[in-house]
Amino acid sequence: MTQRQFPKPTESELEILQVLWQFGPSSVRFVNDKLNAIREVGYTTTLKLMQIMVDKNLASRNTDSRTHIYKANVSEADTQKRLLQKFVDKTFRGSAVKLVVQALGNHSASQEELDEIKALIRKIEEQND
Amino acid sequence: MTQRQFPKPTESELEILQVLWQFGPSSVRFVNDKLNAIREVGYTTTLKLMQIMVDKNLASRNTDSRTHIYKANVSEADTQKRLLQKFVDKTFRGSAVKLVVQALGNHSASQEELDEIKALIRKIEEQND
DNA sequence: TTGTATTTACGAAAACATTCGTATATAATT
DNA sequence: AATTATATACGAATGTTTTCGTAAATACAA
Repeated sequence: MTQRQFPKPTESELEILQVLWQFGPSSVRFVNDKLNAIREVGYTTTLKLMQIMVDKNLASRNTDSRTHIYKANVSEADTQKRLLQKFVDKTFRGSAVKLVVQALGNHSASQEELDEIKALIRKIEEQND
Repeated sequence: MTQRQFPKPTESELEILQVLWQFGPSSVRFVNDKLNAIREVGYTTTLKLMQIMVDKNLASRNTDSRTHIYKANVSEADTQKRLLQKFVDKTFRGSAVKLVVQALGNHSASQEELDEIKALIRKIEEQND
């Protein structure tokens, strides 16, 4: 059930999706404030981007009150999956394992996280039998 | 020793870097042929991009002979590391483990690859002690 | 009511990335 | 030497993404 009806979000659109995923349906003001906690963005810039996202069907909005409330139309997991696929292809020539090795090597993982990965590997190995 | 003097390559530039990494210093003709094995690109388009890459210091070239030979100025591993860092931040809100889980879940890994990852995890666990 | 603040709508500029046509130079072929 | 093939240089067109100014509408406050 891959979502091919949704285009790939641009970088800025992804930033906005992160806010919508993390905090749920939000106003432009709220999203813009969150973005500005990280980097400076003008209010109308954020507004415009969110309107474009509605055009593209990446988001939808409730216009009942004057302050429109936007929500993501794409799920975080599905989007991550799609972007990851492309990223692996472009950057690691399709080798997901090379990416995993890089990721584990660079970032310090806690024991709990390592355990999580080990459990996942066991599960995959069972399936392979 | 992170390479901050090099800008982030664009998608097209990354495609070219892949060729230079995989086959070593190459002519525009060679790179263009490799790209065309995947998708149609005009010769002068590739030429222009490679000239831009020299401008940006992503590559350099030997102009001794008429056919210039280009080589990457950035290493594959360093570039992958930098792009991965950014990708994890933008797409997985910094959680490398979430990315690893997604990557292992989506792509089928062979037993050898799983063993490689397990070995890496053991190494990390040793360091953690 | 009158002014002030906040919001959306819209278009266009600015910034960035990609593509390619054309001119010119150099090498190879006949 | 003349023709053909191949290379670089360069600018400009095209496409995409991001940014923002301005106007109009709506709510709020004095």
